[in-house]
Amino acid sequence: MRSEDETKSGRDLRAELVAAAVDMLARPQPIAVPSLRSIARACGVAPSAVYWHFPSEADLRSAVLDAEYASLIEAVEAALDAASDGTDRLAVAGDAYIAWALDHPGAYQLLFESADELPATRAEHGPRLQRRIVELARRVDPDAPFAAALLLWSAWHGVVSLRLHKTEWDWGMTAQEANRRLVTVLSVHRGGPAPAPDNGT
Amino acid sequence: MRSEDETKSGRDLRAELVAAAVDMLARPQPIAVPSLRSIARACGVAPSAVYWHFPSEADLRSAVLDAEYASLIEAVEAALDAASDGTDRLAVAGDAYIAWALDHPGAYQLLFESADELPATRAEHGPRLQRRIVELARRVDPDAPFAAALLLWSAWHGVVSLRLHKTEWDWGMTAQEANRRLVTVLSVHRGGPAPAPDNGT
DNA sequence: TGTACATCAGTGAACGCGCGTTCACTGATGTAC
DNA sequence: TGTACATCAGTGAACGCGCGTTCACTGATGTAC
Repeated sequence: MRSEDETKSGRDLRAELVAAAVDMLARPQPIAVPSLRSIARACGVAPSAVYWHFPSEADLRSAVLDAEYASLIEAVEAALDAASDGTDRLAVAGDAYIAWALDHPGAYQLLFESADELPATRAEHGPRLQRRIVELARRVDPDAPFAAALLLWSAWHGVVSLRLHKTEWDWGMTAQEANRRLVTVLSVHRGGPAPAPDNGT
Repeated sequence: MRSEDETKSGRDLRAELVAAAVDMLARPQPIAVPSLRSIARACGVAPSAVYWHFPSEADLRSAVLDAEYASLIEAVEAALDAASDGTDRLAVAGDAYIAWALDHPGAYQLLFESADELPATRAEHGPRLQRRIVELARRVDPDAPFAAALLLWSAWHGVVSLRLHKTEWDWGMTAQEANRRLVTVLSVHRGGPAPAPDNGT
């Protein structure tokens, strides 16, 4: 007889262990980030050498976050700068955002999928990033409603995030095609849910 | 004079360290999961006791993943079962999915935001989950095109995932309102991008 | 031009910690006869 | 009903590992005079 029915002995530690883990997962978790020692190793340098440049591992992590953040913003702005006048600026921004994310999986997770509580030094990052995203949206369309822009951004994030983590899945369309459909359908230009169907391709 | 210009001494270890970390973040990272020892501690039990129930920490993690996965599927199916006939089944499923995710942040990350390479034991999870998602989509609408269902799911994921990690942001609408707009606009019932505007609220 | 000294940017050993895993053990429970 | 023994489900000490951080040190470079 297996231990499938534990009613006689009372305790079912197996179930308790799983339940305890589930309990702990009620709170968001940080992503596992490269360690200070592994980074020093990659530079061929003693771990203690890091402390000449950063007061602590948290500050190094903060600098990395800064760099990734700047890289993403720059990628999107460069794409917008390079876009010719006729093109749909929203689609261009989406493509650039999506391409950067798919090219920098760990970085994208660090920016948008990590529960890291930011210490004082880098507390500015969150608001600064949101401000920048909104600036981007306004640059695309100065009259874009705030909430509509964030919803479109959420959808971009969803497309990118799922594809990063479920790489083996068949998605039925490319990320760029998904972007095109989202841009067409999630109108940033007016608050209402329905886009104008009369310019319909 | 500060160390701002390092050209004279050649090496700029600070920049090298950041670059090395950025390099490492080119690959997706796993989320930091509760440790075997912390789970045992939560159950008031010695770490070694876990090994009576799971061959290794990876198998415990796999069981936790199973439990969370089942919990999510059950939540969505229960919501669909409870829905009265007149309601939009797609909106109901979306609401349930979103509500579960917001209620189980760490679990949601584990399921959809972790780079964990699955060992043989739990290699089934990925495909099984996708199959189940598609089943859900078909249950909502048997004729739903595969790619359209996945795009809607991606958008749900985006709404939920961003809200989990940027909790302090002002989103301009609730997650449920976002769901309503996405369902209205991302038609699962036909392949085309434009929904029918004539049944408008 | 040469010597004395401060500074800068590193090394390397050591610390205490939590981790997953192992192993010999223990003690309660169940069964045989 | 009582004893002998196997099994089951745990303990607790120990292992080696990687981690962030500290500290005394070193050696090259730059400057004063």
